[in-house]
Amino acid sequence: MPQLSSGGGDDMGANDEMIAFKDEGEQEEKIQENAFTERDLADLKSSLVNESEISQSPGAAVARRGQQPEPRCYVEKHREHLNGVTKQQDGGMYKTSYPGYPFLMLPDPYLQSSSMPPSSNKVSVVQQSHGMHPLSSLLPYGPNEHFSPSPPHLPTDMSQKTGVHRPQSQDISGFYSLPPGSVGQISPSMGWFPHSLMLGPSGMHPTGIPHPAIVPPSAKQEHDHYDRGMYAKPQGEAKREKEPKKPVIKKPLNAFMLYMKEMRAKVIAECTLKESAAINQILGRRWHALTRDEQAKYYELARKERQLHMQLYPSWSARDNYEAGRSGGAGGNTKDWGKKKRRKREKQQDSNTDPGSPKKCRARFGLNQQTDWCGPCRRKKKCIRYLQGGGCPSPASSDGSALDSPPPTSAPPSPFSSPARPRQAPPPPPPRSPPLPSSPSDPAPAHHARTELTPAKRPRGHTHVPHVHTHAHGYVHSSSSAAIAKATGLSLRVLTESQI
DNA sequence: CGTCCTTTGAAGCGG
DNA sequence: CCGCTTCAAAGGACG
Repeated sequence: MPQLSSGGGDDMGANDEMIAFKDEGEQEEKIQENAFTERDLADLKSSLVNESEISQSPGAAVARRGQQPEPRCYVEKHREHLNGVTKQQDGGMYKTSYPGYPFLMLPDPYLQSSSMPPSSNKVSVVQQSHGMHPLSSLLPYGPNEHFSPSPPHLPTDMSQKTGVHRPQSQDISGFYSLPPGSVGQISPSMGWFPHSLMLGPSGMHPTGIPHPAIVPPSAKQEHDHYDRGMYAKPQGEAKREKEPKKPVIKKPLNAFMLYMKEMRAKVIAECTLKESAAINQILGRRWHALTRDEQAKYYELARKERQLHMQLYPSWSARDNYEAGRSGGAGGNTKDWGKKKRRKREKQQDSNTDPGSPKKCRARFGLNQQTDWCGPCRRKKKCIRYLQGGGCPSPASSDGSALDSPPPTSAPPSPFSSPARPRQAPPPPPPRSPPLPSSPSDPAPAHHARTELTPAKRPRGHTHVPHVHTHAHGYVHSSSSAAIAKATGLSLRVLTESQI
């Protein structure tokens, strides 16, 4: 995680942040919701606890809260969302056309069994959408839906709104453009898809609908958000579609990315900021301000997304995209889709030879089940399981149930265990379940270093973010700094000081 | 027009 | 096993 190794000092920022948040205006609106929220939250927590920390100390989550000053505002805010969702379940969640994110729900056993107890409808990541949030779209598990393989009303809503009927598994396969062969792996149950979005405007046929993650090579990825276009190439690029090149499959979004997608609009609205960099800083802070439970929701969504992605593109590897960027001629006119910003340093490009060398074990089994991982995965190398013919263990049994999700007991949803929040929350002594699994957090540390480097690394001359201590205070001293401060809850005073 | 910036997390590679 | 790098989204800003 973000936690800085030694940056403990920065961590303090967490507290600051929280406090700061309180000050700022956002809370006003939320206040009214307080009453509600407390209760909700409690429920939420309990449900989460049940699901994920079942054998664990139930109080863990609570404990965390207690220790850490809670970023009330945010929390409340979220609750607000939650409430909203529950309130308007029928309409709210699906009503808006989400930009995209055609998320499918995996019938993950884990999820089904543990993730949302029927009674805990509060946990929904989905937030209301005033505008739209992508997330909601992916939430298969709506507040009330709880991931049932075939939620009774969900489809209904969808169909009403979108006029689309619940997609069948085939649709999905079509939608995702599964590789021949891989289709079979998808379990039938996966078939429902909460989303209509994709069907949307473009009116693509079921079969023609691309997975959001797929981007045509020619499309400019950066601007084509897969989101709006649904991960896939957007709108009008139909022409480009015809290009023979195989579509680029994008990485599944991680928890934070999902969160960003969801909250971005909100932040923009509140702060009137437009720069993504600034917005992202705010979002990063807010992210840290979220409670574990709240983050857990996103982690879980991310996990599902990964699973789905994995099922859909078993042979895909994140590495594929690395190459995509550089193989084409890094940056040249081969803009194709992805070259994205090439970081200097071209090292290995040779790797392009291995088309399919997915990781998988980690995602599939989770950290707590490393014993199931293949050797290379344990060493953080490419997964050989898939290479070997897909014998992935449980992969795609047709039910899907087998898929990764370890039973609740063993495979707690990743998030919880997360180490994830080392950064700000020292407080939250992660009560997590012992074995925790695929926690989101494991990998984390890496970017600390990176973060630090960042400022130094490309001082691009312009004003932007001189040196951002992202954590606690440093803020961008750009025109938007005030807005950021506001958004994040920092007072100008603080801001000023830090900038100095 | 292309890339940077900025965030966290996931994945992968090299040492 | 650890550290580092890249990519994912996004959209204004910069060169």
